Amino acid sequence: MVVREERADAARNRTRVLEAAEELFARVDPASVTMEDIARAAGVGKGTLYRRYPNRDAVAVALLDEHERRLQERLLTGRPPLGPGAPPAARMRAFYAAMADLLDQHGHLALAAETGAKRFTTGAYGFWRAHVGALLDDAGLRRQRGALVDTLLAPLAPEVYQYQRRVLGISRARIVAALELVAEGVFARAPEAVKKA
Amino acid sequence: MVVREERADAARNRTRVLEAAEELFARVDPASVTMEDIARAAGVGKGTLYRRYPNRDAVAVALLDEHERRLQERLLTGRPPLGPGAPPAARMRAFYAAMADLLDQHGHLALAAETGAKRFTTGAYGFWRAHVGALLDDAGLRRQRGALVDTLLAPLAPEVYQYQRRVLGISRARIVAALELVAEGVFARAPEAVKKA
DNA sequence: GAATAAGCGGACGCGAAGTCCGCTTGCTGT
DNA sequence: ACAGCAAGCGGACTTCGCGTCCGCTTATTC
Repeated sequence: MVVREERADAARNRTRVLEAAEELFARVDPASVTMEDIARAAGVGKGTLYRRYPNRDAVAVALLDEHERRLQERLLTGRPPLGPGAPPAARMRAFYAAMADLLDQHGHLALAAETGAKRFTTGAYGFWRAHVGALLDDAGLRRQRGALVDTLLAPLAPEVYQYQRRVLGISRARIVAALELVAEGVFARAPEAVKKA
Repeated sequence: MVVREERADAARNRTRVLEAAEELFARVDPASVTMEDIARAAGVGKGTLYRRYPNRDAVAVALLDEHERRLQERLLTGRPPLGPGAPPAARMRAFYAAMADLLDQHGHLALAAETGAKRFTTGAYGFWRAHVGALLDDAGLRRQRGALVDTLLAPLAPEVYQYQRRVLGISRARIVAALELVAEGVFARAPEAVKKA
């Protein structure tokens, strides 16, 4: 074959690294995990680890990617209210709930991959941005579309969600309820949201 | 005197450090500034710097503190709509506008002091939390008070604001307009906001 | 102007990042 | 089967920032 496949030992090491990293991020503070930690836990050398992943964030992104893709799929082609078909306000509420699920289940990965300003460059932020922007358009909320998108996405920052859950001890349900209240409030101000159908 | 005053050389070095740090944070990427950089720029040794500030964040916090205190004063005893007297929705809008001012003028310090999860422990987050909580109480929005506070504060994270301003190029006015739209939307859902006067 | 201790500052140890290169090993063609 | 090859491996090494430690300096007091 012209295009070389991945060598067997390389594939074995890839899964070793990902499994070890997933376990590490879940067990200890994700921010304190070093590349050496991951290499040691995976039983590979540092050079091997760096060959595929330039830094710790990239490892976490690789792990998170799969889960984020699945949600993206549901947003694009899934059933309402998450997928197309429902009114924008309802879709926004469903999106918030789904993101809260993601953060609940994979918060340790999100903290390792998308903390601080990295959130905007790394990972799926662009996709979430486009999705919420489209919902605002559907609702006729053109006026502050640009800034409003990021404002609505801000509470989904991993550190905000984890602070509410872990430090303040607020339940997932209550956080979602607060997010939905914001969604309702904003989308209720749409001039002609009812014009839809 | 029993209580020793600060020695003259110590006072001199304190101002040297603060002035040099302010200039550094403004000129280069705040995240890349090291303690050695600050010490060198201030013309003092590392030991001297560490004597007063345990890390880079503490230096930025010291610089930011003064500005934040001034805003806190205005929130507590200033004139409406920022201070007491105006309806909670109006006060919330004024608070958003004032925080946007703060982030516009001292964003470089905020980025150095309150990035990521540090935002919740360092600095004035507790104060902002109490203030917004009180506004929600005034508006009769008791239901999701706990989670709603952090949700409403999330878009004021320094990295979010800077992303909107610098990367997306959105004007301060447009960001404030989006924030105000959120404030209006949420406070309009108050069951008995009118009961106030 | 001597005594005192607060303050100074740079050398140093530590640990993580990231690179480099000689060795190993899986794969291919004969 | 096995020889040749390059993809892949891994750990030693360099660099860099953090934070500490301790002998020296100097402001202050009497």
